[in-house]
Amino acid sequence: MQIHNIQQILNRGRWFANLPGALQQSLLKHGAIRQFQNGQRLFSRGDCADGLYALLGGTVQIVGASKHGADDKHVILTLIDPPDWFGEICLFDRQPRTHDALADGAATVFHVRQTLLDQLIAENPNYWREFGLLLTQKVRLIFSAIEDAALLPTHMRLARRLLQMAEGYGIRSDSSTVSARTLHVSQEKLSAMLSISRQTVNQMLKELEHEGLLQLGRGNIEILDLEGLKQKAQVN
Amino acid sequence: MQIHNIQQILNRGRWFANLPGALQQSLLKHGAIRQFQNGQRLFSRGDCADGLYALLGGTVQIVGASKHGADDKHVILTLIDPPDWFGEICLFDRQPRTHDALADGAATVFHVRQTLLDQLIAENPNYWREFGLLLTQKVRLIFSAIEDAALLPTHMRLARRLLQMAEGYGIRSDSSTVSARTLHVSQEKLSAMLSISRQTVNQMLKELEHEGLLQLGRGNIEILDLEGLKQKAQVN
DNA sequence: AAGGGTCTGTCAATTGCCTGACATTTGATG
DNA sequence: CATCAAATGTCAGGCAATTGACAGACCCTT
Repeated sequence: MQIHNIQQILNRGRWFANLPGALQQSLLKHGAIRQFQNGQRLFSRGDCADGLYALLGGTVQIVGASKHGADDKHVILTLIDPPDWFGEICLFDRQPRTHDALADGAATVFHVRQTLLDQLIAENPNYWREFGLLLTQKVRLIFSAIEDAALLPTHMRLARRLLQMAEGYGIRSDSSTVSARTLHVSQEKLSAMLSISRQTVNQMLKELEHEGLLQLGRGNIEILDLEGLKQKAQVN
Repeated sequence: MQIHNIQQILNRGRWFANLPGALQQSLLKHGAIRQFQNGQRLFSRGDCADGLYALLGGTVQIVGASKHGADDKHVILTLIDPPDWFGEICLFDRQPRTHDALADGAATVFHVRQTLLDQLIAENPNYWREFGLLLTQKVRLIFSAIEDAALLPTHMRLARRLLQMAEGYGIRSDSSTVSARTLHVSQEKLSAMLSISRQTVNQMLKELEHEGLLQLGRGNIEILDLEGLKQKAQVN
């Protein structure tokens, strides 16, 4: 893949697009492209910090597994879509990674090593702030998810999550338009994201389908009526 | 209150204690003490960023209210105890505050204004990182709470929360010792923190009391058997 | 074309937690 | 001291969501 292609992809992300030009160029220059197979780990909970990642193609899931008792229980915190960046917490505190990152299907990743980031920041400490912005973007999303989980009925949480995914979690620079009308996610993954059983998710999706808001497929969900869905989610 | 008293309190916090001396001094010098009555707001969701806060005495609750429909529903994200700092998200992105901060009883607060922070950081941009560390500390706590909420049965979540509160959420510099054996929190607040009904919390606390782990009081909970509680929480 | 794995669709049975309702206790306040 | 508000303690009824189980649909591989 060409550098200017990478740049094009990354510039669709709000964070990267608003970075100082010099930092953009440095990241582009020092990053490396890496390919991952389905299910392959980019990193695991407890790993040492090894830098920042950006997704160029495919999907990556950020997973929190159960620590106590080796159940198959797990939460999917988010599915990462291009051109999102992730893995930034450890950049600041150099503590171990909090979650597993798994390729969900084939994934193309842009990786900037920790040592290179350290160099960049040493040259211009103001870059700390830019990486902080990446953090706060995530934190605000998380807070919103926490409140939803605590206060809203599950069917509304589902509707909201679908909307968020369609809108790329608000990380796109062209935030006005909805980028994806069909989401590539299995009902099982949705259930793991919302901490709801798969059966319940299925039932609620079916309801939304009967109302003509969605078109369910195998491993994908097409949004037919965005406004109707927003109403369900009580957004706007 | 004397400056050196303030310093003494703040130094019990891990974050402040590990700050560069110059930054410590600047914060101490430029901060102002403010008193708040029970229920008074330090700031509200949507407010403009007005700087950083540290709690010197009393308790502050960080509350997320329901945006949709003016129910009395709300989540308490955390209760802040001295000498914790809070309000740092907006420092980076200058976006509105995500939550309400209310004094829970009388509270003494140390407040550093945004403009002063801006000046400090302009002089030494490396300070960005220090404030980033404050952020990551919180983010890691939040992640842990999210996973607990998704994966663990409620009685275990309760036990964990009690432990965390007893240990000051790990923010103390003397992290080895448990600082408070008796927690000043009503069952109602606990329920709002865990998103569990008050009745359920009461029932579970009673169980723990019968097992001799706790001593329930009015508006407070005394921990009698810390190790037993840890076992319940499956910590260690 | 056959087979196996994965995802979807639907049951029925069970339960954990919530709602609502009420009595009781405690501390604060005039 | 009398009163009131706030917090705790307890119960029964109800329901939303889970669990478990299975059938069918679809896709990939051989």
